[in-house]
Amino acid sequence: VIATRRANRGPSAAAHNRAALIAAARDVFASRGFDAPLSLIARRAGVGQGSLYRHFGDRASLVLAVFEDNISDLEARSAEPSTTLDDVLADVIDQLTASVAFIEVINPVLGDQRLVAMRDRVQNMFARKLTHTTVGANANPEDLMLALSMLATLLARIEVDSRREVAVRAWSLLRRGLDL
Amino acid sequence: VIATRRANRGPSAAAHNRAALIAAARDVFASRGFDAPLSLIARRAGVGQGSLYRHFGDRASLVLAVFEDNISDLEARSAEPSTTLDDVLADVIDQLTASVAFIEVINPVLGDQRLVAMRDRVQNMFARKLTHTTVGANANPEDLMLALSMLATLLARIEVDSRREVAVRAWSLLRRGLDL
Amino acid sequence: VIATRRANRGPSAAAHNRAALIAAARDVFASRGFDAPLSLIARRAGVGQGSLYRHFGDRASLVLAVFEDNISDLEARSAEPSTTLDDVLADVIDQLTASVAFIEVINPVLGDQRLVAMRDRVQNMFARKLTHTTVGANANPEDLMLALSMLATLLARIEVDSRREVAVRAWSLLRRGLDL
Amino acid sequence: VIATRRANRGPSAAAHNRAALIAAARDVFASRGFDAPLSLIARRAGVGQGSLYRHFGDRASLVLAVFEDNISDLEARSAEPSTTLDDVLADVIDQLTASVAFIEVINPVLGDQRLVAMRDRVQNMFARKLTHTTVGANANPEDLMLALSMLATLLARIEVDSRREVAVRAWSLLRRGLDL
DNA sequence: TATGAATGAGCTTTCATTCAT
DNA sequence: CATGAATGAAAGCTCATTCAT
Repeated sequence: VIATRRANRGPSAAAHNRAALIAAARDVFASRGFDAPLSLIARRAGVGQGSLYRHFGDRASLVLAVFEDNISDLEARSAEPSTTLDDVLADVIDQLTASVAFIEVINPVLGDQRLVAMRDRVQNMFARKLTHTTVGANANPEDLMLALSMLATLLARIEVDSRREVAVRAWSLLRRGLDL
Repeated sequence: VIATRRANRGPSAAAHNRAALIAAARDVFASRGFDAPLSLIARRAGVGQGSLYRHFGDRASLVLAVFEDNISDLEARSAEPSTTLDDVLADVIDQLTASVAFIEVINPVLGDQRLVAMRDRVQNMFARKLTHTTVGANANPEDLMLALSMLATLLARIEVDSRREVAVRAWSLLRRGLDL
Repeated sequence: VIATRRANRGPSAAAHNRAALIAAARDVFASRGFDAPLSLIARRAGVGQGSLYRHFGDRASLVLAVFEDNISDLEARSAEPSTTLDDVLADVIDQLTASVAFIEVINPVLGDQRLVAMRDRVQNMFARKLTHTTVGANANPEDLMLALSMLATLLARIEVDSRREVAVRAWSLLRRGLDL
Repeated sequence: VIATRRANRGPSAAAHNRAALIAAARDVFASRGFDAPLSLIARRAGVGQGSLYRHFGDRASLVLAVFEDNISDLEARSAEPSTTLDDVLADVIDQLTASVAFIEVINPVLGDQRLVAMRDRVQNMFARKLTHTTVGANANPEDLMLALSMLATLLARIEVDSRREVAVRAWSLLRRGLDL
């Protein structure tokens, strides 16, 4: 059995590899969830196992890299006065629907501090928006995150194809409960 | 040195083994979740791995057997006129809190038809109860199951110790959303 | 690539496998030392990786199994009145020369309590023998074990072929130092 | 986002890099032992892996470079008439205690000829000193090296914290055996 | 029919060594 | 010449599933 060894494309491949890893991770996390095998991600990215570990020392680093941009975009959009709370929620729910691993950002289960920090960014974003919005007396950012956690864990359980539809139905229920 | 092998107690042991497996599975699913190793269940039951497979060809059959009794009890209690919808819900939520594997009954993800049928029994139970209860206009059994699914998936994600507390908080939110 | 899967020889192979694993471990530990890859031992024994782990849950269990008989023999022989301290020492040095992993028994570095207990058996064996032997004032079991540790670690470092010769030379030096 | 790559400082950096590698190797060998990852040494030195390989084609070359200075110092001090054999021994034992990798000099196990040559320098140093010292009839440089080898291998096996203490105890035993 | 051992695939992680730039 | 990323071969460990007895 002669397996042709992949050519060492040299350091210039670094940026490309990193991007490929993030792209692959995005796909794999989206479809298979946060616990997907890292080896699959490396394989999909067409990159050696070792390179994955070089770029991302652990699973959390990879999730972080995958979602960092999304979170920043979210914050930027949320900061604009014309953006309503509902707009922001819609964005977050889009994320949840697109990638079930996003749950790890909403409700981190690993102890990782960076993920917790990211979660806090999201919660704070909601907190700020809530102060500028007329909502029911019960509305608060903690319950909002709780509701999103439930939505996320549910979506993670079901087929990709039905996620959007279920998300709409579930969110309308949660929305009512949140007193928004 | 050869460890003495447990005696083959023959066919007469079948019923006993089956019961032991169910009991063990109940424990193991409760503590280690639905994905617990089957080998652990067999070991806990004091039964060979092969016997587990003979009695329960797959994981779903085991879940089914584990919860069959619980569902029957639930139905019986729900059928009594003195039992309110809230009583039934409290029972179900207790199940969810006690064993996160119960999610497979509320929201089956394995393709297994028997689990789907069981899910339908639960939903029908709620449907019957709802017709005899004064609730908001939006209340319906489908959303009720959806809400319980979300609660269940959330509970499955968190530490055992905090489940009860989170269940209370989350259910109060969901309840409001359900228009009960 | 079609790798013929090894036939499942069934439970009757258990005793044989266990013996094969111990034999393989004895060889591999002897030549490559205590840190030898367990996968190599499984391969040499012609046994699946999982079987190795079933029989011996960790490295220490394997070492223990490998040396248990040797230690018992040692003790038995030492208990006979006609056996001199020098006889016992010669036996132990033979072990050290034959298998460099024996160091883990003389001077356990893993925390494993069973190995520590085995070490104690050896030391006690020497302690008993020393009380019945006329030796110099400085002779004591602790230093004896220390000396054997040094001998063992040295032997572990050198080629198999020269072990016997070096053992003789080193022991004569240590012997003088021990005041025997 | 591309991490800025350290500038290639060109050939003029060669000497500096070499020195940094030796210093790093000294530290790393001392703390993590002779088998420490080379990548760690390069990182500590702030130097590329490739440069490490350019300067030191293999592990032996690195050990050689690390201890070259120490050996020279040792020889110089030993050559002074006022230095006793015990002084030299104390120096060597200090080395062994400080860096367990020094064993590769006392008792080279890699085939490397340069290490063997270095070993011979140490042995010759002792030989010369022995001729000017009044010692027991059995004292000879070969056994001296053997004793030091044993001490070194033992120290390499134990916790850093207990090395000094064990070294004292073991050396007193060996010293007696050496007839010094 | 029960038993429990056997099997190996699959995942994680670490490092020595190579090589494009 | 330096750089540091790329590569994949180990090695450890776990479990679902099969199968001889």
